[in-house]
Amino acid sequence: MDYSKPSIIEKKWQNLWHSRKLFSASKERKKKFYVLEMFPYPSGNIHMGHLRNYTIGDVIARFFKNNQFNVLHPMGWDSFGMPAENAAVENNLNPQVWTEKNINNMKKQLKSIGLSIDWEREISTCNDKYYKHQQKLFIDLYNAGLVYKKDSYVNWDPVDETVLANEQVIEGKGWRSGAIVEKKKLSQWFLRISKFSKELLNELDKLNQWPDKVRAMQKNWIGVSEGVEIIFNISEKSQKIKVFTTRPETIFGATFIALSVEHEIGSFYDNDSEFTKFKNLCIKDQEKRNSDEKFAFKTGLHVIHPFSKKEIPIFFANYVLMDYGSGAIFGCPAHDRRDYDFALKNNLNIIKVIQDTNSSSLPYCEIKKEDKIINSDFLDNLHPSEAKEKITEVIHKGKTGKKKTDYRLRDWGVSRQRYWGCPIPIIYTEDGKALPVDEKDLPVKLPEDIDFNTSGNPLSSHPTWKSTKCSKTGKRAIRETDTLDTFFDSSWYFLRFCSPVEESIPFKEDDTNYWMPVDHYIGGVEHAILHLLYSRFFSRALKYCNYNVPKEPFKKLVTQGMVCHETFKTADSKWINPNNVFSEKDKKGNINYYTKQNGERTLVFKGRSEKMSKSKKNVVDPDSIISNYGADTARLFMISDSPPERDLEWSIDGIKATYKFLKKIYDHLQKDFLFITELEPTVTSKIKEDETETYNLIQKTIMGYTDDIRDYRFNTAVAKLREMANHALKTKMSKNLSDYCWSIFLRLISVITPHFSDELAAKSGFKEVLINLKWPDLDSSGFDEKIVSIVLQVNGKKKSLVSVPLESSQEDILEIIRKNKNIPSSYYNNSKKIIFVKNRIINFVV
RNA sequence: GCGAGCGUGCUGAAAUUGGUAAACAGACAGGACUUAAAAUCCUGCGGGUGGUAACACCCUUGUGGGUUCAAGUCCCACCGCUCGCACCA
Repeated sequence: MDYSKPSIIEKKWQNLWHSRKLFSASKERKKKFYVLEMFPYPSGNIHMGHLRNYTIGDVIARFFKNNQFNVLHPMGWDSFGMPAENAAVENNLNPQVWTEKNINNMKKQLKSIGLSIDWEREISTCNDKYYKHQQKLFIDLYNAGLVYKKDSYVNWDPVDETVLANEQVIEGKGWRSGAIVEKKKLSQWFLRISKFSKELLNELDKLNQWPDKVRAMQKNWIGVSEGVEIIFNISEKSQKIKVFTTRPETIFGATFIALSVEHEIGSFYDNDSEFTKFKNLCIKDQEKRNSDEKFAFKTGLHVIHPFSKKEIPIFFANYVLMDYGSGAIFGCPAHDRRDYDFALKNNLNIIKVIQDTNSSSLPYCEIKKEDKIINSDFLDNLHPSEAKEKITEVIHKGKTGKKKTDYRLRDWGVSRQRYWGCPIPIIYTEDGKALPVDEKDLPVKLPEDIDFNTSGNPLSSHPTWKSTKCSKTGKRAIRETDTLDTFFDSSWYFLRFCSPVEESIPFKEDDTNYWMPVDHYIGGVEHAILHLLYSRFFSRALKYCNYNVPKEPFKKLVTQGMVCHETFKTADSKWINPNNVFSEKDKKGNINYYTKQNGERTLVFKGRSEKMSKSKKNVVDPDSIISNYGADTARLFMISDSPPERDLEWSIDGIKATYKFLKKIYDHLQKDFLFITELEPTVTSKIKEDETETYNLIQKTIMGYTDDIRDYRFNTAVAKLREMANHALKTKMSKNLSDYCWSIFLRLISVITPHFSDELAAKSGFKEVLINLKWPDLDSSGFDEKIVSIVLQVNGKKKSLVSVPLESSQEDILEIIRKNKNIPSSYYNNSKKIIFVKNRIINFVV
């Protein structure tokens, strides 16, 4: 069979691997290796991003398997979520049916890539065999005090009567109804992620195999600030106001107090229609967040400054957020941009307390070395940083406040008013008490007969599902109709893969002890915060509930870049599919692009390369590439063009060239070949002696390729392999050497092009599939007596190359140089100094 | 505004700890084969100067400085691009 229809060959091998269960994993004495790619949402079809993601993971999985690790490489489906429900509404399809159909199709597509996946461990989060355990975990978290219910503002669509996610609010309107979205206060379930803020932040340092970028993003997200909480007494009332600040040294510059409209002091104004109006205005304003305008509501109340003892006014202000600090600030307009704007607008006092040397204009928000505190009583003349220390101490001693560390990270709201999600296992008794569902009653299953034509959450509109009984009292009770955020589903799925069919418990300690943590985790950088932070939290939370799991679930993280493709637009800014664009050179040699519309030529313009997306009309379907060129071509191209973490530029020319490369080698090896699986030592020593150069090149390639693959430098790994292949194709070799060389080639490249390699290996006498073979041994003995060419420099500039035995000393090399008549003596005769680096350079400074 | 990253041929890119810049590819150009095209194979491919030539020499990693025998790599300043966060007190 020739290589014109690779997909036929590929199908054959996929079936064979599958029937021999080559990828099924079980606990063994061998060292384990758990490689995982982020599991997909079953949207219907895989896209290029998936292809790239899973190819990267598969290369690593196969590489470690060849290197004698016990590899776990599972796959599953993140199968709850909105698109299924939208499909239900739009096309009148049952979400379950829609999802299953998509899973079947995508599974078929994934199989056609030839991934080394243990499909016996497949899980799907919308399956009650999965979410039954998830409900148990929820209850564990609940009992441990890590779950609570509180009122919170959500995006509310008043027409559809449903909560919308932020991304479903387009220009302030509901994406489906077009109604203006309101902020509505709803009672919602929360996970106490903030309990772990400090740990989650500090232990980022331990994740030394994560990209710095992701760690930095998480650090910013958790957002620590060290400061002081100061207590102010209200003159007119008995209440106190707590204020958090990171700049306590500016306390003497405080000229007002600003509160969030949600602050408890607001309860004094519940019956004040002006205040209600103002509050709504602020909430609207915070929805949009597109202006810096400052609004004020004067309370008429005052606080007493703890040091100057002067009265300062209290305001409500739109720019103070309730969920950071204590929802109250002291305004220091001289040294804070926002307070300054607010003070100007409301004609408030501005007191400068930091003297900067350049006497620049206010607000002055920096801290420079030369700065001094002024107008601040006992802090005068101190440097701001000294003043900060002193005032913190004074506040602490005087009991007017305390040192405090605040985090930006907020608790995780997990309630969704949706049908297609995991039901929250809670019931409400008649007196309104929330109780967890009894474990023996799990799973709380979703009802199948559901009507999507009602407004609001279909689950709560269901006629009977809600009503249940309390298992303890037997009295009537109502089920929670909120379902869980799908990020909850993905926060522990990697644990379930360790015990995928276990019925009684979520996962077995034996299994997780052996397989966890995930050694390499591969996915898109878009999950840098949410999914990865939630998973890190979840592991800690489970540990807190006495599950024996590691705190950090992912040892090494690899974030792959996007798959990009060229884009074209017409003069009136319509996107045009690159497939429909033709190019032409004009007389000046410029390239013009045009497309054909209604038989007429229309000029189009090349834009920059962008992430493949339907809206930009630049997507390429992996299925068509695989069926035309083969999975191996697609895999090799995906791997070899750019390093994994960088964006990949899709190019059909690249695909064609990759296919050509494989075909060339396929045809070459087809002609005349008989491989040897293992070289006899006598044969090895003979080719080593007779054909040293090629033999050593092969060894060098094994070494370089192995290191490169291990470190995810796939592009340079492939370059090294191509160098060896090009050399082999144009060099006359003995039969033994040629067999050896190509057998090494096939085995090395098999992690990238497994079908191609197995096909050729089988044809030439390999008895075993390559995945079951040991990675090729390296014979570096030949490197020892090698001649190296070192660089001869004069004043650091390269002049020529000199061949010398490896490890030659400076004296030996000088001797060689002097004898060489092609090297002018002017290079070294007047040298003042010689810099010598063994095996690298010799540099004469003249 | 804060944080992070990046800038190398026409393009994707490569370059251990500072030590031969452009490996390996793509596009393009020329040639061979062919009636022709495709496929395949060969050659060239950062810029400049000198030479008929083989070749020699000089310049070149966003810009400008610096450290060093030696800088794509380290340091300082600037310009440009990308990403994340953002009224976070």
